[in-house]
Amino acid sequence: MASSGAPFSVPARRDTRQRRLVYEAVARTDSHPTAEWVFERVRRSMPRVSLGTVYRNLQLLVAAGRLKTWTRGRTTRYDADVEPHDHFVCRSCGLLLDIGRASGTISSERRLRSRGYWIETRVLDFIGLCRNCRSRLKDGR
Amino acid sequence: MASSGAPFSVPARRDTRQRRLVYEAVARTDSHPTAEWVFERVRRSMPRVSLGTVYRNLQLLVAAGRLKTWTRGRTTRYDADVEPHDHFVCRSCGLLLDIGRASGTISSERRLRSRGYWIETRVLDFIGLCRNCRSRLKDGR
DNA sequence: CGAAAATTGGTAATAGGTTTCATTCCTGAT
DNA sequence: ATCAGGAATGAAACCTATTACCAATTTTCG
Repeated sequence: MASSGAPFSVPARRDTRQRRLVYEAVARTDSHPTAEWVFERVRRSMPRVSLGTVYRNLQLLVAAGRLKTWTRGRTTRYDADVEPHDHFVCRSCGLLLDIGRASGTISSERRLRSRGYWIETRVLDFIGLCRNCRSRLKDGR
Repeated sequence: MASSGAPFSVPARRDTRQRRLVYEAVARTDSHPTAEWVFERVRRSMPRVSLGTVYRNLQLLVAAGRLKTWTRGRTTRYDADVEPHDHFVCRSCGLLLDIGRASGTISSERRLRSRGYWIETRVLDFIGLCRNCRSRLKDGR
């Protein structure tokens, strides 16, 4: 699994305030924010920061193994928890909940491996309704 | 399971040549094509078709339950197999392989349910290298 | 057939993200 | 502490995938 040790090809990393703020914005929430959200958050302590800088740093932090992305449809969200884990997604409010990666191998994984496929990671998302949305939608909306 | 029977909110569907061609383009391949690919394909038998029409029809066919989308990063791909199934994705060549949905429940699913979450579907993708890319990359590229 | 409504092609507009470039900022060596 | 050189930044232009708009065509159905 890609660690944070910088490989050769990666350009030297400098320690800038905007980079630190971008990382912290993601790390200090469990909401798996979007780039836009991070931008607004960083702006609070650094009003002249540019959106491009936020995107560049998110990208760099992902390449450095300090952040992970999660993407569905047109939205990309960022996560400072880089350990492998699965998700529950509420299709109504967009809640993205981390769930531990419990059992080891899924049967189909074993089958793929035996057929010669090399598996590096998996993405497992459960999609449905969170408790709030479930009860909210049960009544008259 | 969402069938092709049109619900109330969906506007009446007419049977147009372009709609048929869009569906067939997706149904006659197992490559999970992109909208652009479908456009090029439909164009062969209908050179004046517009990209917008292709997008609209893909959207309509998805809403009607006749197609499914699969999305990762910035690419959306379409699939005429609407039964639930999982995928293997080659991170090198982009191969998207259908794999049957084998065993029933994954342990974390049971746990989520018991905590009050309502699960409607799941997305399970294994990501790695297909046989070709694996052996190709093993040598000197 | 003929009218009403869905659909289309062509094109403009968006959303989300990336690139460019002149300027500013870090860092490691002095 | 200073300084040179490469990174990183802000601002704005640019891209790509997708959607919206609208006048002109098709379908459908009585």
